[in-house]
Amino acid sequence: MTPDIRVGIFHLEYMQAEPSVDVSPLALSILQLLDERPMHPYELAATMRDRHQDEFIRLNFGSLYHTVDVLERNGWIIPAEREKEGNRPERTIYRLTPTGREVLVGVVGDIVARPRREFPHFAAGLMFMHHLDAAKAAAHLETRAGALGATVAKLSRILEELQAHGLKRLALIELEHKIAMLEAERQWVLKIAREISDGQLEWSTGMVRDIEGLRRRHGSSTH
Amino acid sequence: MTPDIRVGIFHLEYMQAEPSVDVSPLALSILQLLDERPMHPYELAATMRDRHQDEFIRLNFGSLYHTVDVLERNGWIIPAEREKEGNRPERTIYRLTPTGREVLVGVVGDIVARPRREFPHFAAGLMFMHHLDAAKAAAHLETRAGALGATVAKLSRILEELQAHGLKRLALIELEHKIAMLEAERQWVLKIAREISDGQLEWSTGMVRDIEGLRRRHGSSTH
DNA sequence: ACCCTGATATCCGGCGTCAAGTAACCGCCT
DNA sequence: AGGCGGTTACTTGACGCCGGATATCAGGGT
Repeated sequence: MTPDIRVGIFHLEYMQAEPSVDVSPLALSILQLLDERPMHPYELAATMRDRHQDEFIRLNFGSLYHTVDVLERNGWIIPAEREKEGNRPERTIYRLTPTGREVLVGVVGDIVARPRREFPHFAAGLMFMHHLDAAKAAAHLETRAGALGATVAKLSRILEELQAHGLKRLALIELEHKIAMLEAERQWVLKIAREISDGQLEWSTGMVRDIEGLRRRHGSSTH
Repeated sequence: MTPDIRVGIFHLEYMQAEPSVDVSPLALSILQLLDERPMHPYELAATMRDRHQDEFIRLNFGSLYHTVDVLERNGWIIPAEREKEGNRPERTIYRLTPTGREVLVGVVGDIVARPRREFPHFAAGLMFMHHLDAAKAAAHLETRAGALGATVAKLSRILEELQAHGLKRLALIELEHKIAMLEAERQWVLKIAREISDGQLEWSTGMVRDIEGLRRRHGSSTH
């Protein structure tokens, strides 16, 4: 639908009416860091860790180096320098290209603006919760609520600490978000646990599904 | 840490103090369906679609067949029958083994009880939001809130409809959950958008980060 | 002299995604 | 009745990404 041109390995987005982003968070982070200053991959990883970014972005060396490659192939970044220190492996320092910078901003906007379909494990778990008996289910939910609570507490502590260190709210917004979402889930879980315990949520192990009145595919891909 | 035994390709969990689940939602769903009755892979897929499970579980044929293979290798399921109809490809009907059933229940419990680390794209987006200017950011957030609202509306309609069809709450709990989470995010996004618009969330494009007072690795893997 | 940790990169196997490929079936048109 | 276009049944294969493990060297500590 969106017209785009392929020039060799380059894949230029042209007239991006639909940004059609398919840039992984990791890639985004790389772009972002290289926008600050040129670095070599290992340094990227180290920096991400220092800034706690790996709390929100899946990071490991395998995919890091791979992603860097891909970004280079796309022309978003280019090797600026290769240096060798002692007998260590030679390292390549990359820097952002102008195109890369555009992509960065575009992608950020897009990710923020449009929700994408995610598939959290918990949803799947819920879907099959009726395989447990009511008591167990309630207990498990309470366990979860506890874990959630612990994480919330911990992240809140970190948040305060960082604020005390002078970090601006804008720099910590993703932490705020995570805390809020975790807390929301916790509330919900707790509510359901209660409803199970006091019998308000009617339980029936086994086949609860199948009333064949569910037509399929009303067209649009939800969210 | 958890002692477990490997017998050939089998990997038995032994004294599962730490269930250490690594069963994908898709696998779970397969187990679940085969617990109802034996089926062949394509039928599994069809059933999942009929029940709207693919709204919560990533489903495509490639991984379906692969996952079935793996489950068979693990001994959770076994081929019960192979049949050929006309000139169609021969199909293999699988059924659940007793071990498989145990795994199913165990895994469900585990998934429900312990939160796992997820990496939603949006968090990453937020982390780099300062690359946008304030007005754009606010606008994008409002767009997102709109989309979220639409999805919530749509899912709510579906929920009511299914309830009207006589489905029990327990059978629809994952829908309830999704709606609640979406709504929570929507609220949060809206709040932040407002705070940006009225200047309450102080904006400063570019380097907001780096106060080198963030120590690394306090040990435990958060959530 | 030894060991542990950090720096730096690569490799390999598994899992997921996409899309192709073949057959049967259904309906309609003529 | 014949034929042909579309949808459904059913599986396989190629390929790319991801994550974990591993190799190598440097340097500091005991």
